[in-house]
Amino acid sequence: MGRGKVVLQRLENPTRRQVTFSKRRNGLLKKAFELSILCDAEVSLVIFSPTGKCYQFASHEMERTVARYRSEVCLSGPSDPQTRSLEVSD
Amino acid sequence: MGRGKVVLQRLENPTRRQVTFSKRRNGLLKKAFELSILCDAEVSLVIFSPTGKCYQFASHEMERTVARYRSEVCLSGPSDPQTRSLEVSD
DNA sequence: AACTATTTATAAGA
DNA sequence: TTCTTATAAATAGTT
Repeated sequence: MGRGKVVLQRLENPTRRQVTFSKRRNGLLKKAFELSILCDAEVSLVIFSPTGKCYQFASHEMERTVARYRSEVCLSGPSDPQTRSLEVSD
Repeated sequence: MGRGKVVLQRLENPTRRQVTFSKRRNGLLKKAFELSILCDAEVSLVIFSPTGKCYQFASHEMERTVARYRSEVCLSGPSDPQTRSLEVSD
């Protein structure tokens, strides 16, 4: 989504990393919000920047979602090849 | 991002909601993963589908991130008008 | 922080 | 539900 393809590796240039973090962080928070509304899902997202600043979105109370997470076996996302084969459709 | 603009409200059609959940859930997990790699960020994401199925991504150990979250004052995302004015660039 | 060229995500449809 | 396609949305590089 931009003028060049994204290579999935740490951005070494501090300025670029910072700018990219700011843009993508906002995009991620927005999409988490949209998913919760559109699909009536319970979503909890916490992000710490490399400099330690914290951002979060929680469709429900964060502690509730985290507690629920602890009590269940969760599936990992498509980024995790280890569990990809275990995924079930939902 | 598709053949029609998205109206931000709960999708009432069960089939559409389910399909959208599946697609967007994967997209969100992917982007959370990318943010953690590209920007060296600590990200924790938990998603529960309306039917109760759990999905998660954590760049670091989930409990560690959650504990860190508890100990800090976090900023909310752009979706939260209440705290938008408090946002600082990072 | 704004601006566009492009890539990427995804809404519909098959 | 998995694949395809048209289009909306996100965002990389630039100013």
